Amino acid sequence: MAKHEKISEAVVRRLPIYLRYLSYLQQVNVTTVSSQQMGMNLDVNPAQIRKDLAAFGDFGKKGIGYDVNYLVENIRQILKLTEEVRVVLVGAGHLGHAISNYNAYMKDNMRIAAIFDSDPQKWGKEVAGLQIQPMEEMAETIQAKNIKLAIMTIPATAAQTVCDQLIQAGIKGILNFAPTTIRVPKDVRVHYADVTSNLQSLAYYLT
Amino acid sequence: MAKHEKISEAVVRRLPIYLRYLSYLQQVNVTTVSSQQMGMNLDVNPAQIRKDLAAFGDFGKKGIGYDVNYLVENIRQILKLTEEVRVVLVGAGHLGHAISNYNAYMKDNMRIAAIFDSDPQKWGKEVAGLQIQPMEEMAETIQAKNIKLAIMTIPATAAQTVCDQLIQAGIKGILNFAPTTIRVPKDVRVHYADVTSNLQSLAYYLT
DNA sequence: TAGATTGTTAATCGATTAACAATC
DNA sequence: TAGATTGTTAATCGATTAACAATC
Repeated sequence: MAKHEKISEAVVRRLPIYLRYLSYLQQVNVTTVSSQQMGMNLDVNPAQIRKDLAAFGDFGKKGIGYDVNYLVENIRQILKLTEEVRVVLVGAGHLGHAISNYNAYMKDNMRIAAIFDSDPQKWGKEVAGLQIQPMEEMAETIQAKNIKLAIMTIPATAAQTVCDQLIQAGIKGILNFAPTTIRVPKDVRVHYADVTSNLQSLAYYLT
Repeated sequence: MAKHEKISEAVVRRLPIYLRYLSYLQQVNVTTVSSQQMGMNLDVNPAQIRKDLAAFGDFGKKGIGYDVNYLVENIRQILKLTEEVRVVLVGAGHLGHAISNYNAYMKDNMRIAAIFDSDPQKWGKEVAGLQIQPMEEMAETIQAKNIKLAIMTIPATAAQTVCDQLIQAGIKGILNFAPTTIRVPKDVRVHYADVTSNLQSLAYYLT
């Protein structure tokens, strides 16, 4: 595969969407799909889909389309989901609980492998089969379990400090639900998932 | 204001980020800010910030910068947050609860004004001061309370049906947490907030 | 005045889409 | 073979950044 073009962030954001639809097709026993059919269902231009996929290899057959199983396998590989991806969650509040219990990740080879909170009252309590641990154990656990991804569901005031600790411990990607921008080194990626900002930009389009 | 250029989605996504930082500056009694200082703190190019803001009006003073209060007021207006924006939430599961209780919206003039769920067991139960209502009452409530925005925290299987009902009832913007693409008319906006897709695209960047 | 910073233009960069030869 | 659909090139479109005159 790998044609070593540079892959844009926009492409990487679409790959999971493709994967999701293709997994659905597997479930309903569809074995072949065209870029046109995918485009229709995902609201993406078919040429876009072909270009996105072609950047990683020649997965399709001219005149036929794409083999669903083969494509699923390849996108999984591209997204590094072929072996279990462990994720740490920081902040066992309402949102943290909700995300921990929503274990739809599992089927995609992602798993929350540790949960931390600063509140002593919560330590030892079980969430989704894991005991909430004190922040003090964070670095050690992350290194011991070789965790590279983190989800932060903590207040904005704590975000930068916690983020610094996570990076110190070896985290390379953060999904940040805290309503604040965080500064990170170039080799660490942050995706923002703040609900308020997301809603506010929706409000712009009203009337 | 309004120089009737077409405003890109990227700009609209940044406005809430600007607003958040400016609100923070208000809290710490900073009255003036430059595009450079904002850029440093938000990781956005200062020219970008100036261009974004200039699209809506001349908010700054050459040689001085931007008056924080004045800018907050104007961005609020641009984002239509000057009067209360009511939001409906569909799906009172873990995630729905978490989002309802996380009422940081309030200070930004947004408020969850009704909550619906299909499970009869949940009807009448209180969440964040609201009683969970049956889906059957959705259209009526949305129209009665003149609600234009919706948050969907429901399973993927129900997403398209619920989304159709919401649009039928007059909803114009949807924040969709369900892990599926939904089809909507051109005048309705959807923002996607699925945790799994977001995490999966992060995984791509590992090693 | 000198220094700072905006608003805006022009240059660059990147992403999307259309079109079509290649080929199953 | 005829029809369908890919992979890819070229054209278009849009977004970001640099640079600087205007001016506080």
